[in-house]
Amino acid sequence: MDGHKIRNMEEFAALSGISRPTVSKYFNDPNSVRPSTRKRIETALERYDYRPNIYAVNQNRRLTKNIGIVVPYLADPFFAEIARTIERRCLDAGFWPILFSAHGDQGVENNILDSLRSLRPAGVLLAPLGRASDRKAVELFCRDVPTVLFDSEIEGIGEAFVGSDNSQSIGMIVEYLCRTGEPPCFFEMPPVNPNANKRRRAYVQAMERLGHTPHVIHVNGSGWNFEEVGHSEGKRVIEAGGLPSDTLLCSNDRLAIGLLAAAYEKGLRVGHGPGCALRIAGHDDHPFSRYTCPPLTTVSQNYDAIAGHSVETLFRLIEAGGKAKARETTLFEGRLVMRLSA
Amino acid sequence: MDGHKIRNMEEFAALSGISRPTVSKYFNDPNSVRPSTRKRIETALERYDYRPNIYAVNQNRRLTKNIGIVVPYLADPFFAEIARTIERRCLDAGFWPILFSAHGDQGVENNILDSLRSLRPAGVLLAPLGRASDRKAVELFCRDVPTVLFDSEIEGIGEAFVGSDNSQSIGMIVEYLCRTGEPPCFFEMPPVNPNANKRRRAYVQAMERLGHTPHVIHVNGSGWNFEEVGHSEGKRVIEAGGLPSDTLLCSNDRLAIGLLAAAYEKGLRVGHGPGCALRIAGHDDHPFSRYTCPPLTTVSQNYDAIAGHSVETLFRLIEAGGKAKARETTLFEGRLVMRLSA
DNA sequence: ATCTGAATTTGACGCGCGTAAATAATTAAT
DNA sequence: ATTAATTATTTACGCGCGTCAAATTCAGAT
Repeated sequence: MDGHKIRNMEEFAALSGISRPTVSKYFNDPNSVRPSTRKRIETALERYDYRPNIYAVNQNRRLTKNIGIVVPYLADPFFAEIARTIERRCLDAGFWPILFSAHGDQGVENNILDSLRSLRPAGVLLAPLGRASDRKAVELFCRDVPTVLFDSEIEGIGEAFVGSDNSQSIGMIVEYLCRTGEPPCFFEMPPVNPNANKRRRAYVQAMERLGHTPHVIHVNGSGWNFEEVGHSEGKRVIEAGGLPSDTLLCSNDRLAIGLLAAAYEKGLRVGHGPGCALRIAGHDDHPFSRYTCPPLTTVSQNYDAIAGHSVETLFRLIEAGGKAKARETTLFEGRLVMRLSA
Repeated sequence: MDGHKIRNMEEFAALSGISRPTVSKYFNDPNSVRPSTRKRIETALERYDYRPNIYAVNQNRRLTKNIGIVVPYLADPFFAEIARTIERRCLDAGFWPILFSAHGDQGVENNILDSLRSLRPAGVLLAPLGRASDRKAVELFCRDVPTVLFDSEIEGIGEAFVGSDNSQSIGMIVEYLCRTGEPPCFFEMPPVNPNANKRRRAYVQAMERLGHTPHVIHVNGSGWNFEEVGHSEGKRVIEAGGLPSDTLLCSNDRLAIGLLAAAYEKGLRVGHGPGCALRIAGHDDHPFSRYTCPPLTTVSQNYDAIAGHSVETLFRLIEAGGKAKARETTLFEGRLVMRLSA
């Protein structure tokens, strides 16, 4: 590394003995220049430590190398995990991932879309808030920017959707619970997104298929504080007495975590062993659910597959010019994770 | 909103009947133009929906309005929470927060610093990895970019540090534990950052001050999977038998969560009531620790204060031109959160 | 040595905006 | 109405790079 800083590409090109347009071409695609000149540029690169000015680059490129990642709630480790995986893959493919969280708020989500628009990203991976989303705003956004939706579906919006097969996963755990004890009742999550309703319906269908009467416990409470909802509503339900079943299937793990706390507080022993008053199961295989007491029986979502397939779909979309021939929906199956809670 | 899109500031200025330089001035500071012209611009803004091209703006400004936020591990809800608070405050102050997570990896952290450098941010709020940080790289970075460190201290680096007063908080909970039962032994976290060592030392000092013999339980394991470390090491320690005390103070809540799982698995009842074999306490007041079974007694870090003061310090720093007269360190006290686990 | 297609160089223009200096218009106070 | 101070406009240049057309050089094969 030499002493003085390089100011611009002009200067770097001069120092490496190559013309600026060729250097520019190199940075757009190192393979587009002759191997010998590529070597010379890379040698100079080591000595002078130069990087093109991103702002100038992005101003002049029709499309940037940015990829927007939008999640509804980053304080949920599920989204933190999935965002991490997506980031990694974008970087590996030579893109610049930019992460946003709507923090459960429609206004914030809309602002993010606005910001994103002016960033002119090559594409966007969007896990929308769901019910709280401004459908019109999201739709307009998707018209301008190549977007793949994931986790939470909004019918007809975006070029593709990647998520998990709630019908399969809920069906599977319902069947498991029925085989191993009392048929479960369903502890619903606040209907923040379509997954809430899909899971409820999947539960009802599975129960009816198996010849049992479904019981859905509706919860009061909204927003993304699922643990709190699970806890307060769990206490309410337990205190009220008369649960239709000793087995509770929760719409997601965070709800189950809150419910476990409520059961503990009420002195109800949870588990599938003898002496247990309650079985509790969740959905998602949240990063912390293996450390609950007792560890949570749940269905794991295929994080890697969802993240990976979302990204690949977006890359294909970008290469195809931003418009897909048809909107494709991909659902990944869940995997039963048997632990001690049910 | 009129039909056709505005291409640039020139066009927008023409349509609103104002000269471009004045419009430019407006966007830099709406109050820097006469109220009457401001009105005219804002009226036009409603009709035409124009936004300056960020890339062009950032290329020409000496300093951008970007603020980098770097955390070591975003899948930890503690950092997700604090990042959220910081983001909000930056936006309110008219800045563009850009969030990065090092995902516990030195290479990633270094790449982030590199990217950040070329983003020419007005300032950076950095919670470094700690021990895993490339000290030299961070130091060089801080020389070029106004940076406030938070959460994890690196002596002498950055223009300021904001964190929690481990000595106070650990001292307080040690004293509480001693007053209410057996003096605790200390379940150490993997020494990923200085907080690990500071907390251990604070524990030892507090115990000696109170006339007790400190016992530190060293853990094997590294990285940021604290729950896993707490769980596996907890099982190991319990199986080995001969714990020096029935009270365990964990270096942080995530470790305690893992330890709670281990105790549960081993059939040890945790809590401060009768019939309990173990008391477990944590540190941080992790968002989930009120939902553990039993709920975790811990020390809450003052998230808001740490986030708020970090941001304010950075803003002052930016206004002062990026260099502080002296490096100031601010530590916030923790608050004892008594729950059922100890 | 000659040819050919590909790679490179040269020169020039454009992107959208910040900013500075000089000039003109507006405001407020005398 | 006159003056001084503030605010706008005009004009012009610069930022760092993408990209295009034309001219040139290159590598490899004949």
